Amino acid sequence: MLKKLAEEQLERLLEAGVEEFALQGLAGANMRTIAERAGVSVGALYKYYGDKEGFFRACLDRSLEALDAVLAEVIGKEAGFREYARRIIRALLRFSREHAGYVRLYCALAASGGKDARELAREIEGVTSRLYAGTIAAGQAAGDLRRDMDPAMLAFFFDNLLMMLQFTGCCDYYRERFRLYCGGTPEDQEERLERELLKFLEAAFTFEEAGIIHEA
Amino acid sequence: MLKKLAEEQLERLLEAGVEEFALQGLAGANMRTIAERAGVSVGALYKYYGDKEGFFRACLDRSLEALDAVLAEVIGKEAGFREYARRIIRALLRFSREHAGYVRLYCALAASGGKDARELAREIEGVTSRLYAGTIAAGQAAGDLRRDMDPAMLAFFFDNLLMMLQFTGCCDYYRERFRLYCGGTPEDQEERLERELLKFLEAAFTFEEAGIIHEA
DNA sequence: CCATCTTGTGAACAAGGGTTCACGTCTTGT
DNA sequence: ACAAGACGTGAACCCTTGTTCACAAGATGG
Repeated sequence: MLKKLAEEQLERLLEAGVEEFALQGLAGANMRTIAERAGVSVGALYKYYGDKEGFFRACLDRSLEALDAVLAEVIGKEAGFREYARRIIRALLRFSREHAGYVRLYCALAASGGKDARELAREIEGVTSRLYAGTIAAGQAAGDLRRDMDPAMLAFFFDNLLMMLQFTGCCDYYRERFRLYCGGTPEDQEERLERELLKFLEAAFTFEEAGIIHEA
Repeated sequence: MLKKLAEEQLERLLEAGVEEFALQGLAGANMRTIAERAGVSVGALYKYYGDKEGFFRACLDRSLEALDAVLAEVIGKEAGFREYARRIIRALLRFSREHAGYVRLYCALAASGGKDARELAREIEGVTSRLYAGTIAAGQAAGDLRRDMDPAMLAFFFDNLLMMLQFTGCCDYYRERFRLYCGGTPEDQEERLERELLKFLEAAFTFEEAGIIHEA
């Protein structure tokens, strides 16, 4: 059996694929380049994944698994909003550091149009949207969070900031943009970024017309 | 002179180019399709713009001009932060409505990597970053805005939310995402979106440890 | 150790698309 | 109205790239 050898080369194929698709897009990615970078022949690549589309799907699935794994370690544990937000921010920062290629792929896909993009949105955001909206609604009920805003909207803005946080860590455009606004690279400023984002979020979430509800 | 005829067809070329590049990316865009959609021969397209790269650059410049025009009508007029934010949000919502193709192109470019993306970031965000940071610092000095946060970071998060606002209006993935979080389309919910975002921003910007600074 | 089967290889094939250029058509100047 | 020039046209060229397949190399079973 050559399977033993192929096992780790399949890893490398997916890794190379994620990087290539993220950098060049689905149309721009080159199957020969991917195979070469993984040290595998194009023939083998096609044997395992059928065609470009199928291989792309495999790369995507791999990325989604990694994201799920990160989210899984955050959800479940009960905590106040502030602690909860801090955990998510930390987890996403780590994800950006360890799986930059996945985030770049995610960013590229979100930018592409068509029905595929919409389906992808349902697949990825469906989970988090319910998760966030539920947690926020609970926080409102408990009196930790402001009640004068729609929990759906709060969740939406929350995720907006988190998406941008991810892109900021991994994608060239967003990294340069961070440098323009704040100076330095996102890596070097990770602590500052986490601290200030938390302050920003706390204010946005606990403010109320009548006064501040400072959490327990 | 055929120039008279070509003049309005050049418009259509750029328009078609923006749409195609935004939808398919630089690599995926098809020059034949663009020419056809504009009712012009490929030959003419190449006569005017040299090659794909040059034509792409022209499409991009056209988009940037449109963005500058929108920003120009917002800056200059002095106003408190709340009024200022409202103006920008309104302007960007209108921009999204009228120039969806430009926003999609912008989104696609931001997702692409490499040196081009970094240069683009400096070109686009350089202006707004100074603009926002300056306005916010002034607001802090005047006592309208919280002083316990770095104005650069405040400006950064502000722009993060505005970028996402734009994408939400124009790009398939982000539109679907909005639907998941909030229900309905961004167009139908424009008022709600504007109102809630303003509330969110106001809280995030005017909160302070010691209490709320309610603007004059 | 040989026959057979499984799996990997990369040259070759075919389609797609960026780019060119010989030609036709329209404008201009006289 | 005609010659000269400018401009638009789109078929053809050629390179890139997704995909296949005849062959080679290694594994398996006896």
